[in-house]
Amino acid sequence: MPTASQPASDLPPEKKRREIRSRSERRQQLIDATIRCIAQHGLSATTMQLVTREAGLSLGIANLHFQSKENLLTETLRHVTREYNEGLLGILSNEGCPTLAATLAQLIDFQLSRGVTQRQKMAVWFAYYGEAGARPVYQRICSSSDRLAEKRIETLFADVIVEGGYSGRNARDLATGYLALIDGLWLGLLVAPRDLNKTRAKTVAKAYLQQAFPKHVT
Amino acid sequence: MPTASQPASDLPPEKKRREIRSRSERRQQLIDATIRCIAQHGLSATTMQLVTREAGLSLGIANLHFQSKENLLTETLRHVTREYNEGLLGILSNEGCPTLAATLAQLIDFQLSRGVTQRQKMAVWFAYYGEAGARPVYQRICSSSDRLAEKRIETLFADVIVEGGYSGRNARDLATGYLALIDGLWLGLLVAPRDLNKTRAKTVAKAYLQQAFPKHVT
DNA sequence: AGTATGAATGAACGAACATTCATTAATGGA
DNA sequence: TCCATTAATGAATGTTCGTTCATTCATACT
Repeated sequence: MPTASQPASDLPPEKKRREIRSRSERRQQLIDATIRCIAQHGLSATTMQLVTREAGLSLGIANLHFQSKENLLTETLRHVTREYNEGLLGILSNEGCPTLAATLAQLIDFQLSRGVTQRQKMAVWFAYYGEAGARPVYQRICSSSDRLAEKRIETLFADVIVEGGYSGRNARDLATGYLALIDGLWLGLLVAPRDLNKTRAKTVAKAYLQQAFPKHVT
Repeated sequence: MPTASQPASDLPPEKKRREIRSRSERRQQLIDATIRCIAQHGLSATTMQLVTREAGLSLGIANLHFQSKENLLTETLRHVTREYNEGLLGILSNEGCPTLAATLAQLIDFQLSRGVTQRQKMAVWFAYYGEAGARPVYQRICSSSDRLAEKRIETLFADVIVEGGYSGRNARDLATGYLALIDGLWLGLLVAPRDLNKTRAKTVAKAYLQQAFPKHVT
């Protein structure tokens, strides 16, 4: 399949038609292209040339809307992080979820189901995590919203513990463990897709919650 | 502590004394420097200049011993991977471990205890994981030894299940979950060291094993 | 229709990069 | 002691990158 930007014919330079769009539209377009580039080529091979070509735009446009590459990268991470966390918090605010058990099921489903899109997002996450040790900016973007999600899940687990009358369980440790487990499973899906697929990852995650809350997970 | 390569005084060019070492010695020296650079500056900011300066050597030496930067990077990943897996397999071969319970305890200790050194290694792991989606070479280096370790842990868990007479447990899923949990905890230690320290990580990991094998973990 | 506005373009630029290789000097054998 | 060998050096090279900005042109307003 040829790349969209490559003209099928060869010789004619074929002047590109210039299209004018709003600022927010272009920003989104560039962020989406950045995500695809990082997923496909890795963070270190993601150049402005590659991103703008992927977006079907010219080289200068990224600096017009994002000032610098650094800024485009942080905004991309911010976007992916926000999108994920909004989805997560949507579930954890348990509207439309009659029971705690249903919320738990939805949680796993959300974190381990979505299709190809989510795989691209995973690649982005870990690309930035890899640099996070050296770049405090990336740490801050991730950890601020992560902390909120962890608190919410801790609250959910605490509710489940009360409802189920489970003893000897620590909601905070279980929440930390659950989120670490999900991160680890994502990593497995990304690095060793041959050994771990989404179905099995879901089974493993379910087993964790079932050990912790046997009455709430089937 | 000043870097070895930085002369304390300023003006005199101070010709560097040339020291000749064996090939393996130089290779190790360069790999160690690469690890420190990746941990401190990230993979994308790790240049040959930086690595060779960190090693206290000249610019050309890396290409003499590793042919290319690419090769130095893969050899570095291979080294870290091998070192970790040898330590892990040493424990899993359960020599000097009288009981299965003791082996489990040693396992957690090994994976979550070591000091600063291990933190540098963690940074290296995740730096490469971040690029693994785009670089099959990295995937292969990691996953081949990972698979072996997972098999061994599965066997250990199976033994524990038999010994404890635990029912309704799947050794394979528990092994996958345990390793994912450890990966996730490492990620947490790296990205959010404020929220997660080694002591708590160990508590969380222990809680996982305790849920699974209550008689074997205290 | 004519004009003003600023979004979009891409050639050009300098900085930074990996890699090369002529040169230097340490080592071990004659 | 002298020489052959080869590890080590670092200035030089060619390439690639992010960024700039003069120019072009789609759009909205008069």
